[in-house]
Amino acid sequence: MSSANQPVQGMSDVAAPEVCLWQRLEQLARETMERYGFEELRTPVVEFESVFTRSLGETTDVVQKEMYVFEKGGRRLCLRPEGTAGVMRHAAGRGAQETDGARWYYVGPMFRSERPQAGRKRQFHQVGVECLEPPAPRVDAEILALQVDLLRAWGLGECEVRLNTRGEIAGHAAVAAGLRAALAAREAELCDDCRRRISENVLRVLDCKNAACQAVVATVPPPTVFMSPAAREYLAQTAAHLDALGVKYRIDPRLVRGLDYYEHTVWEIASTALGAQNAVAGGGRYRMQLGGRELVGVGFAIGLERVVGVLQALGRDRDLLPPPPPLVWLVGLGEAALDRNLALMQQLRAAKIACRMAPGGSLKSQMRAANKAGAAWVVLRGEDELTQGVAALKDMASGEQTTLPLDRLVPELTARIASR
RNA sequence: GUGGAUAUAGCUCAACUUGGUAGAGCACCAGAUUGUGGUUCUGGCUGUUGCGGGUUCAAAUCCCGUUAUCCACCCCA
Repeated sequence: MSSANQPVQGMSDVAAPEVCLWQRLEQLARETMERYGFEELRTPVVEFESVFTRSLGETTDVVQKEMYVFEKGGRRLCLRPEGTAGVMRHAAGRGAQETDGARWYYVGPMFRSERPQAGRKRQFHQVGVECLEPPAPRVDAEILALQVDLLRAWGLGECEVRLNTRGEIAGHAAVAAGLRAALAAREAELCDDCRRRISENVLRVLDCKNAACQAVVATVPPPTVFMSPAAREYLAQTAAHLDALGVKYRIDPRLVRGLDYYEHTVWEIASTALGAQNAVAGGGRYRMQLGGRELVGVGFAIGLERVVGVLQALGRDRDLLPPPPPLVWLVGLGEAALDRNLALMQQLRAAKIACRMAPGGSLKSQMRAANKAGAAWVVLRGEDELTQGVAALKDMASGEQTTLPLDRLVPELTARIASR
């Protein structure tokens, strides 16, 4: 357990059997998102720092203190802290006619240099989508419906969807000013953090966990009051579409999404099965300037570590694990048999049969290895079998053993695998 | 970035308070009459006590530093 053998802080290896769960989650996600007309887009993990500073906002925590930034060849580069900006950078580079109406999804690692904690890693993994269709409540509702659909496909159980609007980006300053004015008179009642937030990030006062702050917030007008009628109407229409689709949600005027590029519809999905970091997924509509283009879209991201955490907390992770493919174990007695088994394995594999063997050892130890690996059948050959051109085939579950000619082995195993 | 807790065999943990040869269960390995796994029985292996320093005749144990993990804050998926 020396530190040289450990991964970097906040980053971890994923080994079997948990990695099988990850594969299954990704497979279900791809199937679901492709059913909604999304195509995969793979963007680099490394981007120019400016891709994020200009879209997420210079003052956001993610940009200010959580990015892995480094310099290479005089360029300021970074590991991507989220998925949307890189996808938009791709879109900006391809021109409007080609990317308008695009539906992309991504799966991959993101990096934020935060203090690790339950449900939070420095390298974490997200699946997300971005939809560049013209803005409409119908689109936002469809995207949120997809996200809920996906969480259901994973068997996540009850999750709470909180929905809100941030209004148009052009109106953000007016909302902030309105809230500041409303909170100024009550500043003395707020916690230290919130007094700081009033000037730095007013919206964050709304979702402070401090009870005293919540008491103040309850008496302050909700942010929607300071938005345009059109913004309120957009939210109402989106909600109506969600009702029609049977998607359950709760409008929460205090819901805040931190990144600057959000406008109009925003939402967050939480599970009660988790600890403090209970947000499993989030999403929203956004607008950003990149590469001389203005990009408008709607998307979501889901934290895979947290999905795994919920499934484990609910004891549902095993339900998603596919049964392992049946394995054949070859046992050989003596050097000659072991050599011949090495060649036989390649014949089995050519017939799409999964197989392994031990490099040597006693019959007992080879059988033990077969059992430990969970082999369904053992193919055993010693000197007798080699001279007679046969092999012993043992069913590990029942213990039954038969001897058959070598050329019958592949058909017999194929038939047994098919009938499992 | 801030605060609290923790670090002992491959795994889960004991021994620490009150310094005196580091232990259990599981796992692993080998046997139980000739070439057969799982259950059982018998035997065996396993550690620079995270790392570095200090105090002491003597440190897993007390002190300092460091690294990592866990939990929470901040923030976010």
